[in-house]
Amino acid sequence: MSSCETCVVRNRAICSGLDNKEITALNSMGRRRSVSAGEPLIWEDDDSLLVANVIDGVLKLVTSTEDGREQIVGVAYPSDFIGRPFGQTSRASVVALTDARVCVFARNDFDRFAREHPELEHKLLERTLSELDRTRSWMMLLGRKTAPEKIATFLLEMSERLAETGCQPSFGPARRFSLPFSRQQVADVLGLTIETVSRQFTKLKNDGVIELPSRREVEIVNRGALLALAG
Amino acid sequence: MSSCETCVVRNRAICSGLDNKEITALNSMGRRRSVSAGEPLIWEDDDSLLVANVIDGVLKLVTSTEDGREQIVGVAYPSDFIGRPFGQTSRASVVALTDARVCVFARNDFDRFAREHPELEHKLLERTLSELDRTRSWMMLLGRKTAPEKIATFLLEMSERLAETGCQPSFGPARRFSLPFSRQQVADVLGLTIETVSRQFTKLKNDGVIELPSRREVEIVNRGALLALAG
DNA sequence: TCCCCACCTTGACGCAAGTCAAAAACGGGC
DNA sequence: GCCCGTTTTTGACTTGCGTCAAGGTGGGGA
Repeated sequence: MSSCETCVVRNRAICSGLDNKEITALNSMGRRRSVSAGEPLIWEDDDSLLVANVIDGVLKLVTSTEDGREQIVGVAYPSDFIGRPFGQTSRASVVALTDARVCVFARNDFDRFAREHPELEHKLLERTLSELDRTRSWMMLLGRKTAPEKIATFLLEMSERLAETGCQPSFGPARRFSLPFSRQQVADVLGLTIETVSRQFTKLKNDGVIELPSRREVEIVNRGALLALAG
Repeated sequence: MSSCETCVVRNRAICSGLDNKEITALNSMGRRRSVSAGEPLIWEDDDSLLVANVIDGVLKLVTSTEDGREQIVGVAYPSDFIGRPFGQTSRASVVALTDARVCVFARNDFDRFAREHPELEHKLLERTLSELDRTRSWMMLLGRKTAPEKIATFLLEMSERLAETGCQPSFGPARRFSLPFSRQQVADVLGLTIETVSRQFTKLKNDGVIELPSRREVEIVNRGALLALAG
């Protein structure tokens, strides 16, 4: 594992706030790992029992029914924490959407270290509370919003989330971005089918609300219209 | 505020693990409050900024759109923690479903106390992680399950959650229980309409899977069938 | 450069769940 | 025990989204 000192998420991930000695200790417990797009990091009901920080790339958290239906229940971006410390084994698989680099720890090691470092547990708590907030607003979307509302909300969220990681150091949401999702994956986030997603994208393009320069690229032409549609 | 020593959730809520001195300090910051069924404790985007422990009763966490659609995004039972410490104001209202008693704290006071007591923060972290797990499995339900699957899953979850609080000290899920939800509220939990909920209940009754002795009472006659339907 | 294959789009059609409307059943209060 | 308002159930009809089935299309590899 290369040194945390050069880590790009050192000051944003839960490791921020640890002093050099602590970072060294944590460093010695973990290791870096690369995951290619499409490759799983954790299987549903896995017993490999690991947790991780995302350094680079985007990963999906997904649950599936026996008959193959999938629902993406979370998306992890750089500096996000992955896995289920303390007790339970995670009920969701983690799969890389893009090529990604993560910093992984055995869950037991991490649990012990965390319990000895309240500052780290506090960071993890704040993160978990935020994730719970985000997840709850996604429940509203899944349970009560129509397909057009879902798509508009999704595009707005993407333009905000991807701006933080984006190349340009500009503030505010990105006007143009590259989706880390295929159409099927967008469907799995929104609780729709791929056909419905495709039709809604086409409709927004025809209405002049967005441009679709390529399969993965999106440009928001009329943000006001999207906001109105998102409800 | 009556003493924590007699509190029925003293050993289950996040206060468990605090010693007598700490409990006394926490005690002096909070106060007990009764909330009648239907009465709100926290408004959406509230600035009253409070957090609470549930002592008794059941409360719903709900978000709504401008045009009046509602989605219940969480349910709080005795010993559960309510509210959003550290920073953000909560995006959801909290409303009592049954008459309830809670132990409330000003958020600032609670935040300060929590940061000084890692054991309490740890308890809160474990609770928040569990709630996130539960919320994520509910996303799968909202996004990918059919109405019959949703109803079956809901009834099974109710029979487990309400068993813990139930009068009889029996173990395992309750065979018969009293729903803390109206039909409309069941619909708001499952992302359905009241009519669909009613029709599915009637169908399960006609199929001999459940009995409905009164509006709020449910008796599970054939748990196996429910498990199969839940998917 | 071109070919291939996975991914995406488009169209026709069906159905699960929503909507609208009215009747029925409950249960709290007198 | 009997009202009366509220909640629930039931029925008839509609519709948004899913399903099924053909085409397109773009980008990576030979």
